[in-house]
Amino acid sequence: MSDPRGRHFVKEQPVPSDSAHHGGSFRKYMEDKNRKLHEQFEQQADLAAQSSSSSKLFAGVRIHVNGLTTPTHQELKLLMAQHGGSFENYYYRDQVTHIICSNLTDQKIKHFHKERMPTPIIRPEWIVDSLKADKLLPLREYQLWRLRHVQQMATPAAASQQVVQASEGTVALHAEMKQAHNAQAAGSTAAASAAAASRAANQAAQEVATRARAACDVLRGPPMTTHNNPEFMDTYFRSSRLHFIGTWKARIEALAARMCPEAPSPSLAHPSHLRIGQATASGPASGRCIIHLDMDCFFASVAELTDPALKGQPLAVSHSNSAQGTGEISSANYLAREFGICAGMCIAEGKRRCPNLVVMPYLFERFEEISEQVYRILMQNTSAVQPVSVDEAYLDVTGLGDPVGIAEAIRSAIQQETGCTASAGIAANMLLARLATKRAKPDGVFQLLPSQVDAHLLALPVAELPGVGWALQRRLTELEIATAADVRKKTRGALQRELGDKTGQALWDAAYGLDGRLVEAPKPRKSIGAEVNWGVRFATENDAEVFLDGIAGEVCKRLDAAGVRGRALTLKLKRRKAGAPEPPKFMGHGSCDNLSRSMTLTHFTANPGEVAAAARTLLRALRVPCQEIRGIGIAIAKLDTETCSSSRSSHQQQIATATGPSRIPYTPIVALPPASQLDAEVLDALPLPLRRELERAYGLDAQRSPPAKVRRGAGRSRAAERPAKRMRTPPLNTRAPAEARRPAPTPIDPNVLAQLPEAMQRELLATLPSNRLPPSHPSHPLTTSRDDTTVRPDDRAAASGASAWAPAPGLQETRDMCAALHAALEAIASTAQPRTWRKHQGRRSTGPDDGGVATAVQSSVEVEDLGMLKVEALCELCVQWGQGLLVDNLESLHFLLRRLHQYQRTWTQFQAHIKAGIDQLQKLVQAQYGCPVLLL
DNA sequence: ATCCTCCCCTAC
DNA sequence: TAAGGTAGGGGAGGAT
Ligand SMILES: Nc1ccn([C@H]2C[C@H](O)[C@@H](COP(=O)(O)OP(=O)(O)OP(=O)(O)O)O2)c(=O)n1
Ligand SMILES: [Mg+2]
Ligand SMILES: [Mg+2]
Repeated sequence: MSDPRGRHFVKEQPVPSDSAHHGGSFRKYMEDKNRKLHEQFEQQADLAAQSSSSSKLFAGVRIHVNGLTTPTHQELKLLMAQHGGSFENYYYRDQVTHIICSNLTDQKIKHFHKERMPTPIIRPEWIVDSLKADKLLPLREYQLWRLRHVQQMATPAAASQQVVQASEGTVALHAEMKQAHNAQAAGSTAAASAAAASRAANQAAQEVATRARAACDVLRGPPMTTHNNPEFMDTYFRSSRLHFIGTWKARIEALAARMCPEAPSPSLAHPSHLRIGQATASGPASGRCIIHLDMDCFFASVAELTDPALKGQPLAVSHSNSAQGTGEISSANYLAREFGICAGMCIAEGKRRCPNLVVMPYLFERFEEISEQVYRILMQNTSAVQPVSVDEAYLDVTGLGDPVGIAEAIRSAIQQETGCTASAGIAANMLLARLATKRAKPDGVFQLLPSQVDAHLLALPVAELPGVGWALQRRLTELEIATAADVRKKTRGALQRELGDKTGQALWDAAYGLDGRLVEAPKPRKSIGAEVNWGVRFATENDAEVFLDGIAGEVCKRLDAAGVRGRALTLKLKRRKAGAPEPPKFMGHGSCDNLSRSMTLTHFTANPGEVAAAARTLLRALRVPCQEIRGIGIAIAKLDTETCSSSRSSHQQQIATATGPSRIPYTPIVALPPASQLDAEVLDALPLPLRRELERAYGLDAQRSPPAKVRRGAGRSRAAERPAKRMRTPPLNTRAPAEARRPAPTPIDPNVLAQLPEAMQRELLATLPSNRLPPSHPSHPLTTSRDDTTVRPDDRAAASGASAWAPAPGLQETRDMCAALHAALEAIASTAQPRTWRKHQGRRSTGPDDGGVATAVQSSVEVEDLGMLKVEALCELCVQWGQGLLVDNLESLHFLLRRLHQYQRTWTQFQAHIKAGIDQLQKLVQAQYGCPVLLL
């Protein structure tokens, strides 16, 4: 029952059989339990059906009730049964449409809403009121919480205190607010006048905020940004707070370079120790003195500086100020937090909790300036500064004197120079310092002395430990691990078995307060990327590709700025989950599957044309209908992190001249050595990783193939979105009609065809699309797949009929063609075992029916030669096939070439012939696209 | 064993 | 209206 993996299966309707060996018992338990519950439900439904009050009002609604509610759990269940809805006793996030809940503790919030697409948490009144109104009322008024990025409470005590009686609605909130504002007011008249003053002060603050937002609006152009607006990406990034904090590190690097080198350095306690990652008491990280410093409610504090009228008001930073807005709150000041407001909450919820909330816009320049000031101060105090984020850093002050004194001096300087407060945690390692900062906030210092460490840790909920987010917390809950003390009850090995090697180790270390990391300057980035997952709605494939080009340009700009190039490219895509509705969050991505595909290029690049072209290839390979795309991005890795100051300028030119989409071939990896010039033996001698990498570089999706297994750690199977089975030894086509056998005049060289054994002819003809059959040839209905294992289960375009992305014409046929070729080669190889291999180097099947074939026939007395002749003929067929694909179906062409290449290596005795075919095709590709397809 | 890809998770 | 980015760590499972 306690198997944590079991939960991964509860939402998978068809459970693959191979999952039975793990998680089985838990799953079975859940299934039984739920079956019972549903039987119970059915009975109630039957009862309800007999009563007069039944309806279908809640059809499609599936609720899960959490905690005590009015009406009760049981009553709600009955109401659901009576009115067409359904009820889950357990929370399955894929199935439950509404969580019903009256009281929200932060623990609950955390429990439910570290999800990617949270299920709305609704007060039970929604059900009652909807029934009264006899229609489903909008959730908005009843929503408790709907967002991610939940702020953790500073201490366990605070967490348990922080209970919001949400069902009392704004009445309770007004009461709280009064309490906060009029704490000292004693008599009733005094209270009344204090309340009036408070209202006036808030009014003034609201006006200031309104002006600030208006000033900020100047930035936004009148065209409401959506796709096809070429400005969209830039506008979006300029407005995105996550972009701002996400790109901040790249910006600070430059700052660090031009900053004061004359700072005291911490003493090296154990300079001889060079081991890293050792969490032992004697490691290099032991005996250190670390300060972790973090600005208090950073964005909110900075915004608050704008005007003195904002002081003392509950304030949040967000784009939206509407009482029904779905915009997220980025940061809330500590006064606002008293109302339960925190980062990640949507503005509507914030306003509901605190109607007087003052909402300030993002002041990115100010954030940046103040961050820079703060870092200046930090770097004057110690040379060992490790930036964490725009408002946060670690300092190593070992041997530099009283750490509390240093921390206070820094805090005081920050306060003085910026007007914002910071808090600092002090401890012997980074982990503990960070935990101490939480205790210190707001505007304080907290030193976690070694003697206090255990006491501090033991009661700490695991979610407070860095690295424990929503997912891990859930897994731990299932292991009945709630606190660090619980973690300590497990052995390290047990945790590693349950959670993985590193994760288990890290959790175990954290529970004991161990952390071997050293305060270090940031290392150069290992990847550089850009993505947009908001406002992404495409009407045409071309729109998507044009937008992707824009992202490619952006990524290259960043590569350039970093002075690096890269040779691995990953395309990231968000695809709307099947059936997912338009999300409540305006222009949000809603519920999505995340897909990615990567390729390794042969050379380093920061060229927008190349990046865009490769990205387009991957986009096509992912085969997501453009209407389903909700987010898209490119990341470049395998960075060239050396000199590379050369060739930078030439690149600038290329940005300017990067052409429109239609001019970019889909696989324009230029400057590749043509495969025809490569010596196969040399290539065979290449290190396998390199060879494989090169192969993959052009490997399209077609032959990749995870098995249809459910991944242990993943919520769902990847097999659901990709072909189920690898076509290794392809099945022979056994359904060719007898007539297909007849050789006939055909676009395919009939002489070549005639050379083939009858069975082979049948195979090949059966796989030809009708337009390649001889004119008189009856068309074959079987060119579509009969091999179920190669049918893409996610060919949603085909399945749903919403088909802008119909399956690439000819890909399946090309697969079948290769399958037949494979079978033929295998057959030939088995009958014609070459004893003494005679090279046919000079021979090329350059023309449809040149003398080569006849000559070969004449002179062929040896078995091998006969085999070679057949192979030659097959290769010729392949070239013709490839020609047909050349113009309009590069993906299939790639597939073909890759296969040919693969066969060339599989049957070295056919190498020369197959290579000749490949060369011929490559020449044609070269002629049309300026570069060959990369093989190998 | 070790690498690689395609994820997921976490933090700000 | 609203701007759900970015980078690294790590795990599973296949390929080599
Ligand atoms: N979900 C989040 C978390 C943070 N931020 C931004 C706004 C914050 O001001 C800044 C710093 O993040 P912190 O986690 O340090 O949060 P605060 O500084 O706002 O509050 P605290 O006093 O708890 O540090 O990053 C954000 O936009 N969205
Ligand atoms: Mg902060
Ligand atoms: Mg911070």
